[in-house]
Amino acid sequence: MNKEERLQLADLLFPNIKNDVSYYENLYPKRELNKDNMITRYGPSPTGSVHLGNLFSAFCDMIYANQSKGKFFLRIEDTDQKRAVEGGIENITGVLKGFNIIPDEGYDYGGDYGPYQQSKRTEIYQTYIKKLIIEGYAYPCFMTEKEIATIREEQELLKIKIGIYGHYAVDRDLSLDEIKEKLSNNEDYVIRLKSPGDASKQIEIIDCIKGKMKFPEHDVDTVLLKKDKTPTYHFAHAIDDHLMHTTHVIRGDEWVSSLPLHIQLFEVLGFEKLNYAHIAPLTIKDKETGTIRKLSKRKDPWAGAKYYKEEGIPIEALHLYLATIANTNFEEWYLNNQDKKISDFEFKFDKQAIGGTSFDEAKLNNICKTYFSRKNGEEVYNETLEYANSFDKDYAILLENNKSNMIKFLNIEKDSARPRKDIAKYSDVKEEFSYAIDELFEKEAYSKYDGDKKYDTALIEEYLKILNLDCTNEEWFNDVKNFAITNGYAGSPKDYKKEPDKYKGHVGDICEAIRVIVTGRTKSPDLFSILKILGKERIKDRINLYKKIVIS
RNA sequence: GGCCUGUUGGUGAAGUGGCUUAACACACUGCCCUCUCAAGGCAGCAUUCACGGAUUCGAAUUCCGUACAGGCUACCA
Repeated sequence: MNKEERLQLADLLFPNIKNDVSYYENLYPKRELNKDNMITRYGPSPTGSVHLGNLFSAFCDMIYANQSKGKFFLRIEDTDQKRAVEGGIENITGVLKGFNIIPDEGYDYGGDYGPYQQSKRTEIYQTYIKKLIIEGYAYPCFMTEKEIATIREEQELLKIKIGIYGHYAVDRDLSLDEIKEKLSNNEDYVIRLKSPGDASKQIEIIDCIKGKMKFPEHDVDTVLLKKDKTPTYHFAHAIDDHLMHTTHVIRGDEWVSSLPLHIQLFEVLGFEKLNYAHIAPLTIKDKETGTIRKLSKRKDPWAGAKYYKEEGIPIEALHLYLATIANTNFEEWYLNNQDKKISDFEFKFDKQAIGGTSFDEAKLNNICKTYFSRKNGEEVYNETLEYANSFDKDYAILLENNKSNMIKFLNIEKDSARPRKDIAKYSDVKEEFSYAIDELFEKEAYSKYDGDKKYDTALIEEYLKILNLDCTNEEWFNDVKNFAITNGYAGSPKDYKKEPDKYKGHVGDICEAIRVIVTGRTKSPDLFSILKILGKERIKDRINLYKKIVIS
């Protein structure tokens, strides 16, 4: 076909497209940037619930754009209607907001390079396809599924590369008349790339994260426009990221093998090349098989974004975890710069993991605990209340009714240089501080106690008489010691160990009795602080409760 | 089958030819502190970097081969 015929063909195929490519080139002018500004994008498909890996990828887009004072935009990649899920787009935007990953522009956020939804860009794609047809880089292909399957079988048998290329691309050189005839027969067709590549040649591609990679040149006539005239991922990527002026394509590493195709598309379309950064997948060691595999929403609860909200994992803590897996040196930096923010750290692509990154629940847990340990009682209270309002309404009511006391409990040992680390998520607060709220404590009814002792309530009632809450921790403990000694207990565990036969027990045993009666468990934060907040009356109530439930 | 990529301890990993008797963190174990727990302090935790070979005075670091793992090989993204 000569140029004249190709022009005719293009008009025949896309009579609806009147604009020239230059129309869009002018409509979406280059962004005004300096050379450091990174334009990144997150391009989710609305096909279901959001995976942690998606969140991670969006998180990376955000940090690199923010730290370079560039832009991070959101583009909905919904070219496949078959896989679309109802409410899928709202789900994505909701999850991003919920996790505080906020794009600068894009779907729902506005911007000059829209529409930011691929299903609304059909004309744009067709305009560029028309250009490719005219220039001889694309052609209609009328092969049926069956024909393609047959070729595939043959290629599998011959153990050669699978696909439509070389002599398998039978419609590559159809004449205009042949095409016209098929068209008049209403035969279905797709538009394929007429690949100019030569697979015997090697190309070298530099990925920001993976470094140098060598590939054979791309020579497959990949589908660019599907039967329904919508673009495939590859074509949409080339057009959109060019027109939206993305500078860095940050995406999952399942795309690296498409790199030769993408590079070729940019060449054929005459687009300026951009940078790619392929991030390693989130993996986990399968407990059953012992092999490493990708995090799976079906098998691993923490693979789904939802999980973090439902469990009550603080978003900031999750961000901290994502940052530690994004850049391997972040963790150490943060350890030495505890007062700084994530955005103060300089993320670099070459500090990003190349192979798979194993999801480490224990580490996330530790980060969460540290997060909570650094928040004061009021902050923990407010955040927990917010969580409970969404996921545990009954508890939210209890929290509101016990606000001042609850904050006091949450503040225990907070002013020390070594704050406690016993909470890892909002849902832990209810469990850990059940003794703070009478209704909850009564309902719990000493079920958290795991020993088999029955404590001497008469002794503790006796103790209550001498209990003075208006003193320092030290003075209080001296009182307990004296009380222990006058009742035949040793004043310290050391004394007891020396002559165990001489005593009924030691101060620790007295404290244990008080602790269990008052908190329902053998382990708790500072006992005196708890007693002080509770006050004598409630302590008395608890002794009675203990008698009623455990003794009788 | 073809094409890519990866493989350092229980985990995340540092490491880019001698400064590594392999950093740091998490986890785990022991001890100390101590009214319990948490926190904290101290100590322990890979004689070795998947395996085999090559280059080199010298390799976790370079090269080749093998094994294993992951990805792609769709008119899905």
